[in-house]
Amino acid sequence: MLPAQRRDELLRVLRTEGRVVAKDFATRHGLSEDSVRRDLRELAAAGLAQRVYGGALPVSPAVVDYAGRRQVAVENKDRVARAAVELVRPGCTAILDGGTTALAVARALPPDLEATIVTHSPTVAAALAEHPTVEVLVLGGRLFKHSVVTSGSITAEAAAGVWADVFLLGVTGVHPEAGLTTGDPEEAAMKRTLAGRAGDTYVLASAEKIGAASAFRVLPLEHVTGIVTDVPFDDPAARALLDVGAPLIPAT
Amino acid sequence: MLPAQRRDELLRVLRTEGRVVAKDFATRHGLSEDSVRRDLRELAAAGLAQRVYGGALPVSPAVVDYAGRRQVAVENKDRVARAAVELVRPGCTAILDGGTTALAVARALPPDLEATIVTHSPTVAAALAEHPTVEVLVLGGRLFKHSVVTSGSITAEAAAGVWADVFLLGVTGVHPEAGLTTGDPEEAAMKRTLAGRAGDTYVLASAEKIGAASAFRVLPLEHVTGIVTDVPFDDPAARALLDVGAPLIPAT
DNA sequence: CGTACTAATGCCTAGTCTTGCACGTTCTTC
DNA sequence: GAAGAACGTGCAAGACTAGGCATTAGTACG
Repeated sequence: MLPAQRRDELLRVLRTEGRVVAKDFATRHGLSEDSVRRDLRELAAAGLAQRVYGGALPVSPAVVDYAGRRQVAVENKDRVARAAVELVRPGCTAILDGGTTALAVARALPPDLEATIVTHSPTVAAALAEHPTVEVLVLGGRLFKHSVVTSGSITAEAAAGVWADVFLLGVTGVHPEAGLTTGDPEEAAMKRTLAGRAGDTYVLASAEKIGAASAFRVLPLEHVTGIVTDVPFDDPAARALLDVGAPLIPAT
Repeated sequence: MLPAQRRDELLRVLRTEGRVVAKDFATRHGLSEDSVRRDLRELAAAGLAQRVYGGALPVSPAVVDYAGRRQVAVENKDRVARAAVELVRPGCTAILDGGTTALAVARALPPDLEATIVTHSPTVAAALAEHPTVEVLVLGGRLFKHSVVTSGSITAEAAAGVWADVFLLGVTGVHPEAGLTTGDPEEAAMKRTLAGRAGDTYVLASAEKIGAASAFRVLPLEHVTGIVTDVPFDDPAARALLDVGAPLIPAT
């Protein structure tokens, strides 16, 4: 078996079975354990696998599985998060919304990024405490239990003292007619306030949000600078959005 | 099953089921209880799980039901926390400091307690999101990475608008001469500010803090209403404190 | 066709990681 | 307060690993 072929096979097994046991793989394919281990080492060095004692695991297997959400959606959110990280330029000030996608963005920020992040989410703030070079400003106020963010007049007042370059906004629906929506009126108002405190507003919308709509409008599509999403552009819902001029940004 | 995979699986179960019972997990996956226990120990050491008698719980109590939490082994901080919970009367307003002991208090609050909790710790705020009947006010401001609390002028300003019945204060040292101390001057100032916003100030001090002193004074002992601690009263350090009139409160 | 070169491989060794077991201790329960 | 379950620790056996080294296979070039 060719070396390259062997590595492809390793990656395939890794994807389909979620793991590779060096010894078993060698036995099953009539290879020496040495070769398999060498391959695994190289795949790990290339960032394509995670080397562990006894074999290898996919790069980020269950680790991304946050709070027991559906794995699929989580992977989507991760993809969106990785793309959204690019929007936070070094030296800039960004407002980060609450929610799992925004949390994923916080975690995905480069460890050496020097920037100022403003957030009304205690969870996001706690996650950002891990980033030594990021300056974090927490917007205080009444804690809104459902989505674990502060909101209301105190928070709005605190936000009034802030001007940011970008706002990364999480919503529950992005719809061609309804625009950006979320499930709670107070939450919607808070997000609207934050959008007013930044130059550019980018929406974080994993595929399942595209074409969906909730009860309360946050903003019309025209007020948005970009919508970061991992939905394929030939998806009907995506097409409908593109038709009304929504600025979709693909998350590879 | 690979060791690394086993740990991932443990974390996954922890997140989805809210707990892991060592014996069951071992039986279900055909593993020795020893390995499972060892893994749990390591996960706990890494801060990814909370070790309890019989198994483990998630670090954040998000999915843990109250019944499951009763099994939690009573460690020092928990003992102090359980005693401190009594200080938060129904209907009152309490300021909760940052730190692990304060976090333990937040988690130990009765699920049906109706009270208002003010905090400058995002971590504590996130934990309190689980308490439907507790009104939570987050003090915003610059995030102080080391101890994961907000502090500084913005936070002080937000605190100025608050008046609470009690302040539960965490420190790193309670010393007969030095008084209450902590390792950072800004942190000390913040705690002092908060103490000025409440009628009574209670200190949360697990045994190892008693008799210890750090570089920066928060308050002299005279300004304190009570010091909740699990140290035995016949301990020399405790005696020294009692001798200077410190109001020690025993945590059973 | 032969030579020189590189890549790939298998084997060996020293060292690390994991595991199951034994033992004494701690915690829970009745 | 006694029995039993769960615990942590120490230890030795075995599995796994990285790196070195010699051999082989494959390739480029004269």
